Amino acid sequence: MGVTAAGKNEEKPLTSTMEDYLEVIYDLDAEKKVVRVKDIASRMDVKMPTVTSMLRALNDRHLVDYEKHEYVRLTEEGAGVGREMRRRHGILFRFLTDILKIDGPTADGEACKMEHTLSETTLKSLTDFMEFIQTCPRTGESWLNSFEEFRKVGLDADKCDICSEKFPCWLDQQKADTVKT
Amino acid sequence: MGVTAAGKNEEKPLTSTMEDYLEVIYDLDAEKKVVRVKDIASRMDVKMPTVTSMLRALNDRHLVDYEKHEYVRLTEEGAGVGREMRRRHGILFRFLTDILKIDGPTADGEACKMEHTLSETTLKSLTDFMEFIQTCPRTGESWLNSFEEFRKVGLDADKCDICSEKFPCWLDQQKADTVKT
DNA sequence: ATTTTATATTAGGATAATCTAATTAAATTT
DNA sequence: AAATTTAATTAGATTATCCTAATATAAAAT
Repeated sequence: MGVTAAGKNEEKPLTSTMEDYLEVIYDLDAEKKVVRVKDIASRMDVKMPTVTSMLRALNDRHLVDYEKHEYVRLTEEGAGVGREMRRRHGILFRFLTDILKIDGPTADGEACKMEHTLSETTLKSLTDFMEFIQTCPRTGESWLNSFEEFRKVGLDADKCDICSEKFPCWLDQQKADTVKT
Repeated sequence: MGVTAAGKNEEKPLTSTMEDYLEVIYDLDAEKKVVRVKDIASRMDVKMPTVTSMLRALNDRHLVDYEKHEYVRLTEEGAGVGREMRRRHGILFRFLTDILKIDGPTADGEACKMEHTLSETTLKSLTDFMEFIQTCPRTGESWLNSFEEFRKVGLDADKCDICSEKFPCWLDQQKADTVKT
């Protein structure tokens, strides 16, 4: 007791909206020379007054240094949050595009929403899974490509180039099994 | 003009909180004889007055039939939403547990959050992907099990039972390539 | 150095979802 | 049937996020 929420930082968890703003600011900071209210507003798809009040809130929590009419700068902590959101976004985006073969813009939108809700555990699992697919000799690029084919026509082992070329031995065994059954 | 939002149903999209309530009510309806405020509150982890006001809102939108002090019943439309949420939840839960090997309770929580944010497109893609893994001769159960091993020790082709047993021909070729490079 | 334009801030409200405390209604017990 | 317990509702606030309209400041153009 007493330690819980004295004068320290991060008393309450950030809202996901706040995380969104920090991510956007983090991105703008990397892209542009200065970060301005107008640009945050357009990225977040909100009006400028909304940004102003959010900046005040973020300033109170020491996530940005903000004084009115001056450019916005992230604090160490704020930048940390922004970077973390970027990282998560990246993982999810790659999963959606590289694995699930979702188109870029759609994937970007979905990643935005998921990046707040997924736990570190799940994210780690997803990362491992992607690495596994890329590392395991049974899958990798070729297998992933055949997924696209699968989505169009359904899986037909006889027509699966990759399988019949690279795994003739096993495929033959499969066929035998199928016939037996 | 005029057609847009006259006296018809679904003028505004439902909030994800509303979707959550409908899903919970849908579940309770299937589990219990009657659906009561108290149970909704406990499932949603909110207090009863919150439920009461939400029920009023859902009633106004014709998603539930609700009159005070009476049991709650879903309308056709409300049940549809609940069922849809269940369906999404199921897909995501299976992905998290069967594929990513996340533990049940965690998976359940994550699925709850994701079910609102993912588009139908992504969900479809995910379903296809799961089917692909289960159908493709190169993956399936055994491959999925080896993912768990991979998560613990990293991938070591020499130690990968499944690979070395079922794909000796190709694995050997891989090794040769590796040596060459 | 004025004027104009672009950018940002205040002021004041709205909505969605939640809470606590107090009250009422329904169900159960005695 | 009266008393008690459980369940549900009202009343009244709070927090987070957003808005519009009006105003102020800063930057650019004349």
